[in-house]
Amino acid sequence: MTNDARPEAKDQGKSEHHLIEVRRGKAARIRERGENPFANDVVAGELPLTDLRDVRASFDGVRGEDGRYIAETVLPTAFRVAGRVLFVRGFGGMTFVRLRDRTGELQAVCEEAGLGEAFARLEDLDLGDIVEVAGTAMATKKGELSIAAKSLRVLTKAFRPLPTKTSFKDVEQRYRMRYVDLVANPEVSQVFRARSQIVSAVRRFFDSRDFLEVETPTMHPLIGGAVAKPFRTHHNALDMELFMRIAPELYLKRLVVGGFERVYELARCYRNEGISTRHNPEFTMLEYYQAYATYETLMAQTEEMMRFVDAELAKAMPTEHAGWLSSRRFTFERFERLPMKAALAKALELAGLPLTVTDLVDQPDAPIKDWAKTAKANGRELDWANFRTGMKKCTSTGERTFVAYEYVAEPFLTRDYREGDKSVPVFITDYPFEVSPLARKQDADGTLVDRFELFIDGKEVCNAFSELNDPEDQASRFQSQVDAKERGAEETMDYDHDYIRALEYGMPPAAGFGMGVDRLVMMLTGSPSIRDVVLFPLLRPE
RNA sequence: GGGUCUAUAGCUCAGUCGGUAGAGCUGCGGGCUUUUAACCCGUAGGUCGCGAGUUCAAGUCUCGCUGGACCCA
Repeated sequence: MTNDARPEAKDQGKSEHHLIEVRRGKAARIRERGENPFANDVVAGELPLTDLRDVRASFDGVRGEDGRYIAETVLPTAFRVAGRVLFVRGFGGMTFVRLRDRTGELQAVCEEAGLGEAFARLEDLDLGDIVEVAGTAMATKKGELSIAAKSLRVLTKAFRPLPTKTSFKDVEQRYRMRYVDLVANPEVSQVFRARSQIVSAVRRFFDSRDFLEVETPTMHPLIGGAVAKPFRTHHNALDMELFMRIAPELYLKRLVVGGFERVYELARCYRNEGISTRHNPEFTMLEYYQAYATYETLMAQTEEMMRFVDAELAKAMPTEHAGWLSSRRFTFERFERLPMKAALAKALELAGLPLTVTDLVDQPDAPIKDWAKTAKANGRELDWANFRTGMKKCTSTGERTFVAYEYVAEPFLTRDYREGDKSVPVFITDYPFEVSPLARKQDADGTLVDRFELFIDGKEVCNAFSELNDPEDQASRFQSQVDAKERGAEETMDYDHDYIRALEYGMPPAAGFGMGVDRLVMMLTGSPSIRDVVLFPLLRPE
């Protein structure tokens, strides 16, 4: 081995390591001067620390039409600011240092005249360092508001270089190191600010309607509230198997029994299923329950909520919202409502297919090729193979209607229901009872339940129904879930005896609602993947 | 689980017909007293995801594996 002879050259061969070593060396030099490269004494200064946004705001009055500042009108007011260094641009005897804090950006102008000996120490400054600058306001010849630095020191030395100019694009790296993503890609931090605004607006909407926000268990002894595969865990002291919640539904309805007639929860849920652009193993669901309401009450309320949340987002982030709005392919101006059977019939008609498709598609002699040809001629390509497989698994007419709707109608909702060049959100109503084990049957037609799902831009965002509060009906629905499990069904709910007991005490007539918060954020911010709206999505270990 | 694409410097990317590795940014050294992706000169930085195969010769062609992205289930 010859590398022992030239250890330094070997070190330099590892480029990233080299970059880090250079920065560690600068930190050491800062220490040698008696300063701390990880200082935490900014609060001690005589001048208070000012947010960069507020420095700018102080000079709003003298800003020109073009956004520039005129040197003579910017009074040399003293400020102390802090932030991350976005660039250091040396220009002979002066150096420009651009800072960013959570409120905005501002540059410091450094000259030997202002900084004295400290000017030479700028060589220890790197992109990404957190610094404190004290000085006086000024405007450059190009009209940029700046701080003429009288002092500048490193508060936090960044050992690793941040990506610059060329952005940080590797998708996996961005999710893995979100802290870098948030600094390097400003539009990413805008989406997460929007998420916060959206959640806050949702809370205001329900708080103002006299709903009570609650927190219910995320570790459940039984699988319930939805049809999904759960994560399993174990409680040692009780030696008890537990499931991470797949939905908060059954606990929230227990609270309705207890007299909390209007409750909601922003509930983190966990489902042990695949990962895709629309699925993360943990996600946030809004569920709310309202006594003395029906699914029709909730449909109207959903329209109001969507418009309210979007308007609040526009108020909070007008610039960003305008951008998102302009590329939106859907509108909230009008919502369509239509029963599932009608949606299916219309979709069949538009595809030029007979109504009998629903009955015959999984028969051995079904003329699939002809149907496929006809549908394609009408501009509709159906996933016939999966349609047939799905149908074969069905054990009731209700399930068949649902599967047919899923393959024939749902993929085309954005195309079939439009207002100008935008798609219209569609409420699909009147679901078969077989696919809705917790919903109330319709008084007029017991094969259907009072339920809707809302599709925005073709994606399912909400699911709601008038709640089943008849304990005997509920018991038989639980029983059929248990029977299905015995027949080999993979995803079923457990029989929840305590929930039946709760219903036996009497739950007022009520309606309940669930919404994927992550999906709503995707809609409103035009984000194509759920991983763009979840700060730390689940990834394979490094 | 199926399909398509993809992996080259710390970052963003070139690399033609198979001929032995390139640019910009970052870093380092120097110049420049109002920059805005500053600019100019110099310099450093690579096991071309991993493993086989074909070939005189593979970043490039073939096969397998692994990771990732997107679409479908």
